[in-house]
This record gives sequence, C-alpha cells and structure tokens, in this order.
Amino acid sequence: MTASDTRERLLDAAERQFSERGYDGASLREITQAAEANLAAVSYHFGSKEDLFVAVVARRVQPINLERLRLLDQAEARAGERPLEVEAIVEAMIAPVLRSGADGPCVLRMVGRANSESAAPTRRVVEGPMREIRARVRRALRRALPHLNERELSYRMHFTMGVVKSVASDQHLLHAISDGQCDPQDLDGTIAQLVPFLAAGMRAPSVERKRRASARSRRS
Amino acid sequence: MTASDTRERLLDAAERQFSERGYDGASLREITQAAEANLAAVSYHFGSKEDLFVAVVARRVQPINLERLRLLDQAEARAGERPLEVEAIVEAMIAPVLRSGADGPCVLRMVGRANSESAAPTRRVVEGPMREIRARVRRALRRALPHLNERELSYRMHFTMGVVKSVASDQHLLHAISDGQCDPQDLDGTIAQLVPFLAAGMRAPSVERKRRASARSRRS
DNA sequence: CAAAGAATCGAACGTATGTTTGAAACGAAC
DNA sequence: GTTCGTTTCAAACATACGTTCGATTCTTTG
Repeated sequence: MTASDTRERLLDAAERQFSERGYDGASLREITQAAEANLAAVSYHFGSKEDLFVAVVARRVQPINLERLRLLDQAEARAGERPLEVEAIVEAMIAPVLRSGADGPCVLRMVGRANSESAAPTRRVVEGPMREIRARVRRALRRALPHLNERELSYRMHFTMGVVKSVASDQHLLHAISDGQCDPQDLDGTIAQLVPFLAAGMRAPSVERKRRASARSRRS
Repeated sequence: MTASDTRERLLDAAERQFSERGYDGASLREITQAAEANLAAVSYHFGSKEDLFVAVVARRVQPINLERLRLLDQAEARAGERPLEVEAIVEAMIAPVLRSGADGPCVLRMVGRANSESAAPTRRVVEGPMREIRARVRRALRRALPHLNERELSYRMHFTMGVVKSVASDQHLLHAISDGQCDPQDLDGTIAQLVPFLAAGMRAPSVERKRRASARSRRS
C-alpha cells in the first residue's frame, strides 16, 4: 500500500460526487465514505475541500490539454504549409474534452458548475493552461478562415467552447429529446455530428459589414 | 401594500442570489435580508427553499416560451406556404432566452446549475413547457432542412440549445477571451453573431452516410 | 527489534443551514 | 370599534457541514 492509495480513492470518489451534486452539494462525509476513508483524510491529504476540488479538476485538465496540443501538432504535420482544415481544428478543441468523460464522470460538469459557484479556485486550474490552447487555436483558425475578423473569431470560438461544455454536461438531455435515437454514451457518434456542425458555423460568411449597416439604419 | 409585495421582493432577491451563487450556495438568510423580509417569509409565501426556486424559474420561463412561439408565428406568417428560413427558426429558439437576461440575472445560469444539482425541481418547470417548443421547432426544421434525418435533427437541436445555454451562462468568458473586443452586454450583437453561426451549422450536409461507411471500415 | 515518521482513526468543535413555532402587528369587513 | 384572516416577526430547533485534535495504527529506516 503506497503512500497515495487512499489519496487516489479520494480523488475518484470526489470526482463522482462533485460531478453529480456540484461543489456545494457534495459532502466530504459522503466522499470519504465512498472512498472507504476517514473524514479527516481529506484535510490530511489535500488540506481542504476546495483544495480537493482543485486536485480533482487538475488531474483531468492536463491530459485533455495535452491531447489537444497533440491533435493540433498532428494536423499541422499533415497540412504542411497549407492552412489547417477547419474540421481538424474544431476536433482538436472538442474531442479530447468529450472523450475524457468516457471512463467516468465528465470534467466539464464540475468545471461549469463551479465556474459560477466559486469562480476563484476553478479558474486557477482551468483558465491558466487554457490560454495556450486558445492562442494556438486562434492562430490556426485565423489562417483557415481569413474572411473573419478578430471579433468574429472570438465569438465563434466562444460558441464552440460553449457547445462542447453544454453537450458534455447535459448528456442525458440528448437521449431525452431524441426519443432514444441518439446515444449520449456514443462519444464518437456525438463528435462525428458535432465537428461538421461547428465547422460549418465557423465557415459561415462574415456578418460584420451587414450588421454595421443595419445598426446604422436602426440608429437613424 | 398588496398581498404580493414582499413576495415579489423575495422573488427578485432570490433570483439574484440563485444565479450568482447557485441553488445550494444561496442562503435564505441572505435572500430575505436582501429582500428586507423576515426569514420565515419564505416558508410562509412559498413553502420551502425548493419551491421558492421553482417559482423564481417559472416566472421567467413562461414569458420566454411565449416569445418563442410568437416569433415562430410571425415567421410562419411571413413565409406563407414556404418553409421557414433556418435563421428565423434559430432566432426564435435563442433570442428570447438571451434577451431575458437583459434586465437582470439570466435564467439559464440558474437552470443550468440546478439541472445537475437537483434535477427534479428544475425539470418540472423547464422541461414541461419546453416540449411544445421543441416539437414545433423540430417540425419547422424538418421542412426547412429536408436533407437531415431525425437523428441529425436531434443532434443539431441539442447543439443549438446547448450553445445558447452556455453563452448565456458564461458571458464573462466572452469578454475575457476577446480581449474586450466583444461586449457580452450587447445581446443584439451576440444574437447577430450567433444566428448565422448556428444556421450554417444547421445547413451543413448530412453526415450519416459518411459515418456509417467509416464505422464499417474501422470495424473490419 | 526499536525508534521515527507517515497515515488513519474516532470524536468533538464551531458554524451555517432550512424549517418551525407562537406571538405580535396589520388590514379589511361588519 | 371589534373581530377575523392575513402577514410579519424574533427566536429557537434540529441537522449537516468543514475543520481540527489527540490518540492509535501502520510502514519504513536504522
């Protein structure tokens, strides 16, 4: 029994509880009980409930972002000097996140929740590593979609990250609204549907000029 | 002072607290204090914390769905016998929700949170009225996008509802990732960007045939 | 084997929560 | 002006929470 045995069990149990009941809703008593550990073990191994949560999230976030960078590298190697395929960029953004929920509860449910509960601890773990990904994705998208300006790039990246977050969080909804035709467990199926959807949205014509004109006419 | 004066103040204060701190995070003591009401007023007027939350959500959900139906009616009147414009359908789905956050905290933040905290109370208020909207939207989309099968319709509707939920919940993120270029308060601006994005996604070619083929080849 | 450090344990502490209670204040109707 | 139903109020209740403590057990090291 190594030094990190119950520590790992605590992380697993906490991840399940946090993703099912949220940060506030999950209690250390249930977590430690599910992990077959003592209540005080949380304080001993992590310091506090908040630090436990940060550890749970961090454990999942790093592999996801590494996989994203790997997919981007791979796509760039395939593309050579040409701009990346929009589909490849989108897939690099979303697939690692969705797939991370395959073997257990999804990270994004926790993060999304805690994002508006207690912003500070979550953002420390999530936002930091995310900066690099975003910069890299933006650069690739800028080349692949030269018709978009920076503002539109921001919007569309925001939409993309948004849909993956909500799709990962509300998997049960998909099963409900499709009368069972869509299987939320079939992550590859979801990805196969989501990538073309988002890529088409990304390729949509710029709306800037049209909007400025209509705003001007509305003002007068 | 009519019978529903402090009742209304309680709803307002509760809405603010619920959307900022979540269902578990919001305390009745802070809510009643902000509403300048007594702690017991919640039990008296609503029965319990959960019933208060349901009342808060219900108050916002109904106008949103009425506005959605109104926009659909209006679009159908304009289209006559022809299929609706995809843009009009998408806008009817998303605009009322986004605009509902204009004068105060957004409903979706509460709903999205509570969706995974305690599913039962939320779904009772949200899912019920949503059925009608979804059926109507699906019918309109089916006509406007005959190249999609039912499964793909479900996926793309799910994606659409997902992006609006997350965009409404994480407005602050948009400001952050765009270096201030996008103003989350500018709801019409967000809608103007989001509608073409989603409409293009909706119009993306069907992926069913391609996917079946690739799955078959992967299996062998 | 003995000593020291790491890890676990049961139990308690202080606090905050949602809910309940019974009395007081209020408002309208007779 | 009194009465009756509605609404407000201060106070208490029971419970659940995160955290801390000292003792105990286990594991490693000399």
